[in-house]
Amino acid sequence: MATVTRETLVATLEEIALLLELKGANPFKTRAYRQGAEIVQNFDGDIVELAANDELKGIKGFGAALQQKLHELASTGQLEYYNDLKAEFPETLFELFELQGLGPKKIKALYDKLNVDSIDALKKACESGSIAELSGFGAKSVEKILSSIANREKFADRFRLGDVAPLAETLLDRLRDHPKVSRSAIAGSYRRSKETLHDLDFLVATSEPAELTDFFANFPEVHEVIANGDTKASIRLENGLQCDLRAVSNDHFPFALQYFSGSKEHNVALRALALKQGLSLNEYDFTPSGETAVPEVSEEKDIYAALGLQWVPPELRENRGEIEAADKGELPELIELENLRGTFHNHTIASDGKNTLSEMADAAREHGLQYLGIADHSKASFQANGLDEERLLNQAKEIKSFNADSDDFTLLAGTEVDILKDGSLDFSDEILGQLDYCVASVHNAFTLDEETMTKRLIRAMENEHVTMLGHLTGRLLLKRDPYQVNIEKIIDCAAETRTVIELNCNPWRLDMDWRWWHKARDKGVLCSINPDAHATEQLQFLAYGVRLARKGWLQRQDVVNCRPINEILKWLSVPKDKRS
DNA sequence: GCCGTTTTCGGCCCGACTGTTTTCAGTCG
Repeated sequence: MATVTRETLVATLEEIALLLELKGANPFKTRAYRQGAEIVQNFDGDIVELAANDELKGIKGFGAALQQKLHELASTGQLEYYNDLKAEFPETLFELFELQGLGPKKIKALYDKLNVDSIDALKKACESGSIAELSGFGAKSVEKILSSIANREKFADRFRLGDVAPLAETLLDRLRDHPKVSRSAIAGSYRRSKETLHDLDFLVATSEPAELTDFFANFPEVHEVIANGDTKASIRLENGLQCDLRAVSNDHFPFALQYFSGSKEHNVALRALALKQGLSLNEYDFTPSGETAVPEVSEEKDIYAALGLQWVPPELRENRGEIEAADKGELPELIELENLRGTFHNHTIASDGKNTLSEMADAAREHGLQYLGIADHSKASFQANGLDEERLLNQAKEIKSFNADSDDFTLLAGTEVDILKDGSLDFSDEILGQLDYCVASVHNAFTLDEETMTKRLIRAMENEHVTMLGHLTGRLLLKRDPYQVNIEKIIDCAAETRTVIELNCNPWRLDMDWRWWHKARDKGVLCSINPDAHATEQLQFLAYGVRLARKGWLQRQDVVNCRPINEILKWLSVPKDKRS
């Protein structure tokens, strides 16, 4: 039997939802499966084991039917109900759902009437003219379908946060500067600081909404206008990124901002809470259902206050306990970029960086930091010009002499030592003992199985010289999957051995993933927010790290590099197993 | 298919935009 993972469960439930839609099933039934997938995805714990042991009872959203199906799937690797459904449609039909403008109804019509069962077949049907004759379809439909097919071939579906942030801010500035705009914001997953995005959601408060949607639809970066109405427009930029604009009145702005910031799950929970209090909440207003007085709202925080909640920072709005915490007044005071005092994982020209020690130090000082840790690659990373023992110790000497001449800034002598295949390190304890600290990372043999990889990392963490673990899973967002490792066990081991876990801020990594930090923090694991900077300008990655740390519920006391230099030196001088 | 401090049955978010309609269905968020 193939290994059943969380992803298996999620994908199967989502596919069942699609299949049910194709069959024209009760839309609420479809939604139950889709929500089930969402619950599995976000579940805090080993959902696969619970399902295998038939212990899902009591989890909200899983009734008898979903419990049984998840149990069958997790325990046998097969699901009869799913297999039967799947047999009713050709495999390639699902590609069609990736096209913008095509949903279950149209796909079913194309399949039933024209036997269109793949994107290739769809393209041919468009070109032959048969689609335009189908009821519900016309010349414009054909044009749109062909454009969707072209877009799918040409553009990515998702984008990294760090790749879109500069453009996002540029477009926001342009909207903000429009004379008819009084308030503006980017909502959606960008505001929630998700590590990858599907689109950007812009929002403006204006008395002239149609003028703004036109303004937006005529941005010079526009590749195509997907829609342009009186209050809403959708464009695709030259780089393929879809951007939506909503133009609302100033009174509606706080509601629209709350609504379009999401997440969907957070909003569903919030609206349910509002209903209990006699208020219906939508993207424009509160509407009282009975005698309830309508609360005064001029800012987004007024909406939360009206429901008896603390204002929930957007990063936390994933329906992972934030509403309950806000209700009790127990939301964390999240870390801010200004709280950082230094950072540990950075490179110089000694290995594969672009700047010298002193250039990196100057740049860090300009960022308002008191200290910078230098952690160049070790010799096993020959592709990155890793340092051998002699070069490493020479660099440490150079750092010492830099510090002797500097009274307001400190460099720390470290290394990013390779964790070798068997979990041993690329430098001896004798060498590591001469450094201020050590980041240990995996840079090769990514394909070990989960158990072997987990043991490998644990062996490294058990070394007294390993201060912290670098980029835990090796993932490159939208490019390379994380390697197989049992993160739960790594967190437990980090807590036990007092090993810090890095939050690598490189926008391609953002690793360890934000979804684990809350749990790690609860177990007493410290985080280090590290830019993994290979050039001075990459110290700016710290901002992304802080955004993701906030998303992981971290406060300044959870992040070791919020501590000032004197505390850091003291902390490093204490034996690792005694550090707190 | 799920849920319940109004309900174990009857609800389940809904508004904007487009295209193909001649008053609305489908898609999207």
